[in-house]
Amino acid sequence: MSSPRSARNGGSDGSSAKRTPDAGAKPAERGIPEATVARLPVYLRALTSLSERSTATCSSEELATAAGVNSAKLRKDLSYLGSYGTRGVGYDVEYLRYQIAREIGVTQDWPVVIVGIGNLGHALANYSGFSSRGFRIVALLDADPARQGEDVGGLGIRSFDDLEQLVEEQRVAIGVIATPAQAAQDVCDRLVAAGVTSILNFAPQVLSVPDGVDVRKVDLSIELQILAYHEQRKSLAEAGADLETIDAIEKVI
Amino acid sequence: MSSPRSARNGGSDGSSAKRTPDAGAKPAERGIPEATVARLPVYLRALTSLSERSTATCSSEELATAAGVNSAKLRKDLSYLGSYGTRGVGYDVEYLRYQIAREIGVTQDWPVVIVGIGNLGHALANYSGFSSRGFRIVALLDADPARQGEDVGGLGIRSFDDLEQLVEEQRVAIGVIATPAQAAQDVCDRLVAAGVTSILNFAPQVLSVPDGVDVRKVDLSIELQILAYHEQRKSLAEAGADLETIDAIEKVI
DNA sequence: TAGATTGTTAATCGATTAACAATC
DNA sequence: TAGATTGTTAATCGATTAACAATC
Repeated sequence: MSSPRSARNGGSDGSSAKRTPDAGAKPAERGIPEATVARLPVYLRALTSLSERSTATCSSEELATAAGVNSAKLRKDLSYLGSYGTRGVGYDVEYLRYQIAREIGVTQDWPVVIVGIGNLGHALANYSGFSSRGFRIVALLDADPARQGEDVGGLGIRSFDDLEQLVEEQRVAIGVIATPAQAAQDVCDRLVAAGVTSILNFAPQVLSVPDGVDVRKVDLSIELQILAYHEQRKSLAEAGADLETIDAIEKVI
Repeated sequence: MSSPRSARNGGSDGSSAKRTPDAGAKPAERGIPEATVARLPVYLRALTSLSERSTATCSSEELATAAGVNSAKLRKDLSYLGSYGTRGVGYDVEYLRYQIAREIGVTQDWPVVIVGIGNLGHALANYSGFSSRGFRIVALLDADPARQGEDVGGLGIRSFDDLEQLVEEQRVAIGVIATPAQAAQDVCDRLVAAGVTSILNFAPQVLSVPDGVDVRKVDLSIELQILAYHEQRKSLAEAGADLETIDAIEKVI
């Protein structure tokens, strides 16, 4: 019973990257920790930003600050990739940027389909950050015939029935679901059947997928609820109240 | 130097909820683990869904399946809130739903402002999931005068300069940033200065905030890059290749 | 009572962090 | 060489999980 949230996240590989003791500069490694994988794109963005400001070199401290983490964590993370820095000097921005991009897999271009072109789908289709970061939207699909044909960000909305052909012809591996919750599992099943093996899900719906398919979810109202939890704590604390007492009282009401 | 990603996430409270041994039914506790807090909204949604299907009672196994986690984790998570189940029977759906909603803080209504009404801001403003889950959008703000006055989902877009007055009058604690990256830190600073203490950031920009302010970020291209990393692994594995060899070769190129 | 299911324990696993030896 | 900074170690902390005693 693999967690539908992410088959691959759930069944983490383990094996904390034992480095071969001989390889002087670039030891091969397997299984970068999930927490590290999730931060690599943040480092990549920080390096791109440094690069745009024509910074040739940076220390782990500088890069860590730009990425919003502490430097120990940054160095530990980078150590899973190899030894790309120079002691006493720091990191070459361009070189490290390329190495991280290669490790993530965004030196190549990933074709992506977006399913469900409502308000959110429109926003996603118009998002410029895709193309600059290794992704290319190859199609916008919607089940509603009334929407089909409409042009969004230079692409025409097509029928969801074009999915299978598209996935095969364009070798699409990544699908984005921006449909209403009720439609999400069906769409997901079709995507998986067509050969898509990575799904980014914006629908407020738990998806179940077979092993080997990765799902990540982005859920607006969950994020807000997490903030609300902490916010509630803050208000209570600010009121100078004994949290445990208030909580105990509320529970009885 | 607190992590800008989330002051409160970063400096986790610790103290793993020691329960008072006497309290028979509803022991007070402090410091629900962050990982648990992040799952409570998922359980809440699953319970709402069960409730809508008129299910009166459910076991931890059923609820766990609906939420996409395993039942051991679910029971452990719920144990931080109290003892709301009945051994041999399961959980009362309505009762548990209320308890979780109360714990998260969404039995009250949280006023929210959205700043930056571009494509994404439009989508957020039209998102119906807010109101049904304890949040109420009280204002849409944009710095561009050309956008001001436009009606989006029943609310007029107002000037960003209205922020301070709004926050005070409506007691806004939560702000959503949907501006371009370059504007995000300035907007964030204004929000914080105005009194907002929780921020949901959609801009691809690391925000720095003072202690006591929570930031959560939603980053589309980061999510896609995480999927790409795993996808790359899958393609290589499918090719039947020795991953370590390929990686070693690529690194030399 | 017998069967079912919770709440809790304890073992394990993964992530974070500070400190520092290695080395430029 | 002296100063700076990386890459790694080891300790600590937090999260997950299976198993089972408690108890309905």
